[in-house]
Parts: sequence; C-alpha cells; structure tokens
Amino acid sequence: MSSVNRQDDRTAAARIRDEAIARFGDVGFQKATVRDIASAAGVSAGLVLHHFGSKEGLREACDAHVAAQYGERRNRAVDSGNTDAFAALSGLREELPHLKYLLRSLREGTPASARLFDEIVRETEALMAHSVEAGVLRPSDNLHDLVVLLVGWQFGGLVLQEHIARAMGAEPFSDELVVRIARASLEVLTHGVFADSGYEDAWKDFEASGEPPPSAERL
Amino acid sequence: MSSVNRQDDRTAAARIRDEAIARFGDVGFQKATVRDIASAAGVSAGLVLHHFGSKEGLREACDAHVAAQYGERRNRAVDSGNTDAFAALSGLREELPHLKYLLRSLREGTPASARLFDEIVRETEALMAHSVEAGVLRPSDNLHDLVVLLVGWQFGGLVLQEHIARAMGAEPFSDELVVRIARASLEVLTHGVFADSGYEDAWKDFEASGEPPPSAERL
DNA sequence: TAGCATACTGAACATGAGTTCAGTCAATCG
DNA sequence: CGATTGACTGAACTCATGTTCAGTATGCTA
Repeated sequence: MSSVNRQDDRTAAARIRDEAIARFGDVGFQKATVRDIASAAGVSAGLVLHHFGSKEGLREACDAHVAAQYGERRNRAVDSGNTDAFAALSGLREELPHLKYLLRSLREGTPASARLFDEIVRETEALMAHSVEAGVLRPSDNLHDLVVLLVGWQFGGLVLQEHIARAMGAEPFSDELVVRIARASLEVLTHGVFADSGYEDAWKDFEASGEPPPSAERL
Repeated sequence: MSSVNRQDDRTAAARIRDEAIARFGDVGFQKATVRDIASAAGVSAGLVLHHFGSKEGLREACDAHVAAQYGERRNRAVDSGNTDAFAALSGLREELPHLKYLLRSLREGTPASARLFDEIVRETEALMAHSVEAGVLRPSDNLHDLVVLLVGWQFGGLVLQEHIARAMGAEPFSDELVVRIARASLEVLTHGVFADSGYEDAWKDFEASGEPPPSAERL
C-alpha cells in the first residue's frame, strides 16, 4: 500500500524511518516488526539493521526526527506570533503520522515522550503566566499544578481519543470531533461545571483544618 | 516476592488470575509472559493453559473479574447514597492492582476497557443531569459532549499519571498527588481558567457564521 | 584501473514465548 | 476396591522475530 514508487527521492534510510514512524504510531513499537517496516519501505530487513543498528536504534531515530519536526513547527508558530504550544501540536495534524507517533509514545511511556511532555509543560507555563499578566487568564496561586493538570488532560484526551470519539459517535481525528471537543473544552475552561463555589469552599475549609474528605476526590 | 505462602486459601486458578491482573497491569499484556505469571502463582505454565485455554482466555477472565469488582463497588457506593461513578473508581485505590489493570487496559484500548468507559459515561451523564436539576451544576446545552470530555480528561489524566506525577515532582498514586490534582481540578471546574468569556463569545460568533478559526482549537 | 567503502540482499541463527501433550497424582464416585 | 475425572507437571514443539553474516553490486577515490 504505502510502498515505494518510482519518483520517491527519499534515501532508503529516510523511507525506513518514515515507515517506522507510521507503523510504531499505528500498532505500537512491539507489534511493529522489522520485517514489516522493511517491506513497507521496499528494502530488506538486513538494511534496517545496517542503518540503525537495532530496532531500538530505529526508535531513537524516529524519536529524534519527530522531536525535531515538533521543535521546528513550534519555532515557526512563535515567529508568526502564535506562541501557543498546542498550536504547534494541532498543526501536527497535517502530519498525522507524527502526531500518532507522539501519542503512541506517550501511551507507552517512552523517555522521549517524557521529555516532550515536560517541555510542553514549561512552554505552556510561560505562556499562561504571560496571559495572566495580560488579563486573559484568571490568576492562580497554584499555576504550576494547574498547568500540569491542563497539559495532562489535554494529552490524556488525545491519547484516549478513540474512546472519546466512540462515545461521541464521531470519527477519531475528524474535523467534527475536533470542533465538538473544542466547544465543550471552551465551556469548561470559561465557566467550570459547578453552579457555585460551594465545593471549592468546602475543600478549602477542610484543607485549613485536617485532612480532606475522600469524597472530594471525585472530580 | 508475591509468591505463595502456606495459608493462601485461594484456588490455583484464582491465584493465577490475580497474578495475571498484577502483571498485566504493571508491564502490559504482551510483556507479561505466561511463564512469569505461572511462577508468581507457584504453578507450572501448563496449568495456566489448562485452566484458561490460552493467554487471551486468561485476559478475558481478568477482564471479567475486574469488571465484576468494579460493578460491585459501584453498587455498594450507590447503596450508601454516593452515586458518583468516580467514587467507586477512587475506592479502587484500595485494590491498586485492579486500578492499574484498568488503566493499562485503557492504554491498550481493549474491548473490555471500551465497555467500561462507555458505561461510566452513561452513569456520569445520569448523575450530572440529576445534579443540574438539583442546582449543583451549571446547565449545559451540550451535556453529553461535556460528560464525554470530562470522563476522557479524567481517565486520560490517570493514564498519563506517570507524566503528571513527574512534572509535579510527586510519586504516582501517592496521597500528595491525589490532593494536588484534586485542588487544581476543583479550581478549573469551579471557575474555569479564562478571566472572561471573550474566547467563548468569539467561538460562538464564528460558529454562527462560517468555520471556526484554527487558533480556537488550542485548548 | 585498482581498491575500498558503503548500500544492500537473502539466508541462517538464536531466542523467547505461546501452546501441546503424555503422563503422574489425588480425590471422588459407583 | 477399581475406575473415572480433574488438577498438575515438565518436556517438547512451533513459530515469530530480532539479529548476524557472508556475499554482491555500485560508486567514489587514489
């Protein structure tokens, strides 16, 4: 299917890497076999090992390539005045295989994905601190935790996109899904979900005294 | 470590199943080997297949057992007046292996985890509809999507707990982490993060006319 | 042109892991 | 008591898959 045609000017190593990104992203690192990747790239399995040393080495090459691509996108976004890390991420939808690879890495908890997560937390925290000063965001006495939670939710939602899409009756990665998630997100992030601050007040009272009640963990 | 001692009155099949839940939850279905599970349960690999037919059959038994356990907890919570699905879930912290198994299943996208996700969406939607009428929650003209998003975020955060914990400098599954996440969640769910409804208004304007701007996807 | 490095192949190798199976042991049943 | 059933073991089998390797071709350099 995605095999090589005549006018493919990528080197064999680049083809192998790109096919590996696609397979790793689609079925995961373990289930993707060296032989599959090789045949998709139109080469022998031996050549994969010749270029990358081992399957693990191939993964590292994929990590590096995807990370570089993300960094490039982010810098381009910053240059064009859009400093949002997630703008760069959603821009990745143009390169779906890369986005899928990232999400799969996060699922599998690879070191590369941990680095990316932490980097995005840093970038988002800087952006949000700036937005607070600009009056766009509510100030928080707990910005760091807030950012980590939001980034975690955001990525978590992407990682579980399959389930969210199914529950909404939409196709994963479809425009419809993105729009509906954006609408719901906007609602929560603008107004919250509680009618008043009763829960939060109760929580603060408990924090002021002893331990919080277990039922407060619920959302 | 977790091997069998003299006063273990579980049947061999039950020990195998419990050890399988622990291994599948800790390292995933593929990386957990039948031989490992067998030796942890103090039996031979052959016996595992004798009782469960295949490794896949063993997984199904684990799925069924964990789902039953969850259902039981939820019913107990409902009986005691606490109708929150997540109360049952956080109660699962008492059975950490079960919770870990569930999160791992979600990560791996198994059919069983899809059923659980959908079930929790249904339960949460019913609960939230009720809470809206009771005046505890803001009404929404999009409750279903809202619920799916919240459940997705919630589970997503749990699935990526390792990353969130690292970014917060806390231990996964620690009380400290739970408290800090609860505090930040409460803040977002009570007030949102935006200082005003400017973004939401802009979104609605765009929805009323043509297509929404791509930058609106950002959070 | 000779030589050498690099790209590349196909077969072979090694190992890990799911599964099969013949056979033992113990408890239950008629 | 004899027989049947089910629990259980340990070895063997099979297959998938990462890896190695000897060998070929090609293009560059001296």
